Amino acid sequence: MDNTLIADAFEEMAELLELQGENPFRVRAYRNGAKAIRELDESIAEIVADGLRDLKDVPGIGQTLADKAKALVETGKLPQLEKLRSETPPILHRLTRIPGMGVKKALVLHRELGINSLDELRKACEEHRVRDLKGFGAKTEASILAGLSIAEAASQRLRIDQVERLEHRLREHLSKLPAIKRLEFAGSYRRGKDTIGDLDMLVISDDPNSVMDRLASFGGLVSITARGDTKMSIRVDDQFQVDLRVVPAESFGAALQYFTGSKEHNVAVRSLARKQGLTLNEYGVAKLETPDVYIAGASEEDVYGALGLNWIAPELREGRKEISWATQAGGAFPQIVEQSHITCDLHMHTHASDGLFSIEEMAMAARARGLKFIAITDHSQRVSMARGLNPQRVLMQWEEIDRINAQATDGFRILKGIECDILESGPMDLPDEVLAQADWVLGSVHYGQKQPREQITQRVLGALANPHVDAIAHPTGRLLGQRPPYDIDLGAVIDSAVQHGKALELNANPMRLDLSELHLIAAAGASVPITINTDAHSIDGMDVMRYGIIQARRAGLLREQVLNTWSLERLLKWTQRSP
DNA sequence: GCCGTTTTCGGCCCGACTGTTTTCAGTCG
Repeated sequence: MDNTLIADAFEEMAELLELQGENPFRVRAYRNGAKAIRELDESIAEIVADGLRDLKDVPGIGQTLADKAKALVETGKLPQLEKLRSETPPILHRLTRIPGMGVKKALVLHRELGINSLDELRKACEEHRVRDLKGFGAKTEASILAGLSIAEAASQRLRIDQVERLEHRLREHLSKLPAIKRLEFAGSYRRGKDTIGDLDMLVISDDPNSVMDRLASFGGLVSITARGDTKMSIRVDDQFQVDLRVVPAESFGAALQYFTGSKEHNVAVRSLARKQGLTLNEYGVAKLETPDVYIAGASEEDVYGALGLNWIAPELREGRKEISWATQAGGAFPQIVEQSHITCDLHMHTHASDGLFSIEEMAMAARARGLKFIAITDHSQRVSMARGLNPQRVLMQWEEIDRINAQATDGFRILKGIECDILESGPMDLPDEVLAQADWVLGSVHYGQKQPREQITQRVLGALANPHVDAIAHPTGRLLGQRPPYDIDLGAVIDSAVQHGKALELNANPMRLDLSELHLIAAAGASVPITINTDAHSIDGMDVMRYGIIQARRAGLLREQVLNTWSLERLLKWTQRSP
């Protein structure tokens, strides 16, 4: 039983308890426990098996959760969870997904009107049976009807690159209003999540009304769902929600901190404030005895500083280890990887396979982006649709690379690479004697993605055991919003990468961003080097590196752990794998 | 349900907005 399964069970307990209207703090305890276990870098099963260790030593796990985790490890079952499942009508969860509908209202609808499906709810609204319930009214009834349509039309979360385009449109529209002194985007978008549920905007202005009027005239606006003195919510194309908050300059840092989140980070920061006799809200930091007198708030640095913390990069604000990192005396914050550390891009295609440009054109583009070296990694022959290279063509390409390198006068180096398929039956798509001549070999699964877990895992383990393979590209194959990851045992892949001294890729393409953040945490915890690559098929394709960096930062990857920050000499030495 | 450099009991982050209410509950972030 791995940690994920235990965490999932606790998460579901939290969800079901919440739907039963349980004490919110009890719900949160299960949620915190789930998060603690999901992000723990050692195995719960091993701690249970070790007679000298105690699960209660894991922060967030007390006696009850320790017992339940132990039961899960030893029996694979959690009777309380099964009981809760049987007691909780599935409709409650669906009802709470309607905007404006929480657990309390959902429970009333189910208990008083016997609502068991969204169709029944629509009918009840249309027959005006909802407005007579206590706490409901005609407006609530109408907003539920509207919410039902939104829930049906709402697209799922947007990818970070899609939200980036929306940001640019909003910026363009709002920047024309002089009353706006400053505009920042916050929320999970600023934290750099791979997908985003809604977009938060923060504005400094003395004239909130004119800002809201301006937003109301945004071309992509579909509806205004709320508008108060300082806050406004709209929906844009595909019912995606955008929230606006207008604040005075002296509160901007506190508001930005608050609206950047995450919720877990904010809870942790505010708890810390309480322990120091302080209180923090979106207007600033104040002493508990004089809550109206703010001692910090204009900048995020001031806010964190008032609590004795270093400023924390938004990508790290997930309620993991960032608070303890920021508490370290003397500013000993670990050096998280950043774009300026990147020396190379080790996954890209040319027009020899399915890319659009030549080797030289890709190399020039990489130079222009400040890189010191790249690897050309076209597809191997199995990927016939992309005109994958057979042994003869790949050897010719490598001769060409040798010629280009020989002519280079600026020290820029092109590595002879290949994105070699791991065939459905297991072996690599090119013979060992060919792979042996490469500087850099990526192993990739493109076919047989629906194979059972055991089979697909064994294919990748086989590739990692091949002495010529250096890294596994996009190790789970997911395409965000389009294709789920293959069913692969990433834990086994990570163990094998450790055993054979191999790397795993974080593919920077915003469609992929694979490894996921939690997989990255697990891999880095096991000391597997991560290689962040663009998988560029064109010159513009190289610009996606930043998404990969953001995701790596979210996982707290240090400069050292990212192979693309290394020098050419160090990388080549590493690929030799000599002791 | 968790947790303790005030506490082993009684807290647990905090505020805006809406709608249904005449002072507040529910929802959201």
